[in-house]
Amino acid sequence: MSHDPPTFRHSLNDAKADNVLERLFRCARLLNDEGTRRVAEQTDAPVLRAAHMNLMPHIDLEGTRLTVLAQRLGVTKQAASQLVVDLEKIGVLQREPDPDDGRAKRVVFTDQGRNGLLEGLAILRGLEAELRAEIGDSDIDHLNQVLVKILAFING
Amino acid sequence: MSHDPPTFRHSLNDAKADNVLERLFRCARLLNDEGTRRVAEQTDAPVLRAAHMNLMPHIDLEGTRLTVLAQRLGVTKQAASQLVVDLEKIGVLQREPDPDDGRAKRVVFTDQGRNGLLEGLAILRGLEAELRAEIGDSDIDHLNQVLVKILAFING
DNA sequence: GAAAATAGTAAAGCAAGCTTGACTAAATTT
DNA sequence: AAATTTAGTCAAGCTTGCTTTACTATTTTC
Repeated sequence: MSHDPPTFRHSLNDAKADNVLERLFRCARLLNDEGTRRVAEQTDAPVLRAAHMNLMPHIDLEGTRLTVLAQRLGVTKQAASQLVVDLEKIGVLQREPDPDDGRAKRVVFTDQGRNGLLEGLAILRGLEAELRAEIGDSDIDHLNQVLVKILAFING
Repeated sequence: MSHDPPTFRHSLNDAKADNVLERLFRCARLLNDEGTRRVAEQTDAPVLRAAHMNLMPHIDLEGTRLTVLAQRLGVTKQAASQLVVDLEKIGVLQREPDPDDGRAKRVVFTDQGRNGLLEGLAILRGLEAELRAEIGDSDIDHLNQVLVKILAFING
């Protein structure tokens, strides 16, 4: 299994969260479900699983060494390598030699991979647009501001 | 692996989400991490993994049949059963005969299990209290209202 | 009351997502 | 230039979280 940490989306019955955090978790989960559903629907992107998706945000634009990826993911080089191999096979990533170090390689997005990612983000923005149309700009903007504050608190 | 659906928390670099949904996902994830960290710290609860946690919110107060649990989880009875066995072993759940059907059993929380869950929720409320102290009641209340609207939209 | 459906259990198997251990090649240290 | 460290690969093995197949014990249907 993926050794995921436990997730805390519990009231005694899931359906009606009754405090802010549960509601936040539930909301994020449902929107994420909807987003990934749409991505899966539009792009007939194949075998991308959670582990692969988790890898991608750790790849910098200039490319990132495998060892660094592994560190960022908190797994061994071998584990990270396997994911990169998968993504390489379907043309999302490629490895190129690191000009600064003959032992090392840089993992970078292919154009196709980057475009796929941007497409996914566009779908996400589409979902946001629907939300704005339904809920109203002012509420969404306010939500955004509060989230910024919360993130600042968590990181600070 | 756990066959988790992919998760969509991507900008090209994870650290700075730049739209509401990404921010929402990131926020939920970080708060969930912190919540589970605290739960793990306080209660020396043992081997509870994500699969077990996911099971719990589907158990009704009157008890729930295994088949129903399996349906709600979208897995086979055997898969659900294994989780229940685990939770039974550590005293969180128990099976009792279903009075209405001699074949069936009802999966219910033990007192210990229910208390543990309530304790977890209390920790979550503690985290919310900290957030309120830091961010301010009005923002958190507003956040809550917007989340309610969003959930209504998703479900409606 | 015999036949079919349903609730649950038991056991084996499989893929995902890791790990550990053993290795090569290039870089760094001494 | 020899010794050590570092970047990455290869292969085998483990646990988790499922599945499929096979079974027993009740209940429902006819």
